[in-house]
Amino acid sequence: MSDSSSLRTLDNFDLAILNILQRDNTTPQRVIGEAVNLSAPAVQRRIRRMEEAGVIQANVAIVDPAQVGQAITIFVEVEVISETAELIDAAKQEFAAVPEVQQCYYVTGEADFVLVVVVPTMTAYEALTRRLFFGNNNVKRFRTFVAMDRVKVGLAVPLPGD
Amino acid sequence: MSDSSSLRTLDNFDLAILNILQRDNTTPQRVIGEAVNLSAPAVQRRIRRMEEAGVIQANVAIVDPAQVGQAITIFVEVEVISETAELIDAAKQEFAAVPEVQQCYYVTGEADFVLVVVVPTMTAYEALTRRLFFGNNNVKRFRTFVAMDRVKVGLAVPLPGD
DNA sequence: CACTGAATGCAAGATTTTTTCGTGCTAGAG
DNA sequence: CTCTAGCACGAAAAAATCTTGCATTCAGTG
Repeated sequence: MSDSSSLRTLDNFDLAILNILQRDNTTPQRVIGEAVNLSAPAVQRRIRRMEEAGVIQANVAIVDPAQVGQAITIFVEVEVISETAELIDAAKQEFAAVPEVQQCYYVTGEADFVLVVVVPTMTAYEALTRRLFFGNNNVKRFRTFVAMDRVKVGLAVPLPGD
Repeated sequence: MSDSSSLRTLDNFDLAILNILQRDNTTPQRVIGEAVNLSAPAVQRRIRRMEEAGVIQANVAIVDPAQVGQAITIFVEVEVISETAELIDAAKQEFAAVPEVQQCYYVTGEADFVLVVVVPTMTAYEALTRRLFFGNNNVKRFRTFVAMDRVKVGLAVPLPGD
């Protein structure tokens, strides 16, 4: 899947382009070119290369959950009982496969997983916990944090020049 | 900026379009049209309406942090001392303004804020904690979870039809 | 000093996005 | 019941963007 052939180091042009695209990827290449002092085709080629190299992982529209009836965002810290490689991998796959699980990280510290869950109602969340946590006998404990305000949401990576 | 005039309810066409766009917003309108049985201009108009209504909040490229030297993702639970409206708002603004803070949620439960932080090194994180937490005398306590694996990352909202 | 590989800009060609225009449907008024 | 206004649609044209081909430049190498 991930192509390692074109692993060239990113220069300042690439970083400047990324910085624009991770804020608005509908920006025309011509405009990007003017901003970074390159021609549109040069910008194009760099973008395509970064996509192939996996530097750009996806191009997506960000949807407001509240406006599509998925109003509740919840954080969950999950602690497992046994941390063997097999069980951890199984948990990863299980969590990742659930659409309501928007993000899933395997972490160190007082928990093993942190999940970001998006659901329409608390009832739906309760059902999800039954399925995902109570139904998994390797889950020792989980703690829930309900988001009252999505203060800042995004996946933008801090890049040199902020 | 945000126009509240066109707050029409989303129909199944809109949801289908969103479902495509939140996975790949480079999909041509013509292709989307074929998928949902609509002409390209009809798709176009619906997209624009949803952008104006804020249903589509942004169009962005997702960048792999590791490939731009920002290899470490960290979760932080922050607990504050005083929870007055003013202090909470101040904290929101402060956290949101920091580029390294990729996401920030104000939550209920055993913590008040949950942050997702992206930094190049643990040293940088340590410096950030000094500035953001130790330097803020309304912060009672914070707990750090370092991500070992970004199992699932995204902002896709579960929509009818998954 | 010549050669190779990589990246560039320009210009042409292909594709997509956007606008224009005419039609059909539906709801409300006369 | 008929008429009209409002809306969304599709088809086609127009505008803009993306993509490709090609010649040139530059750095590194034999």
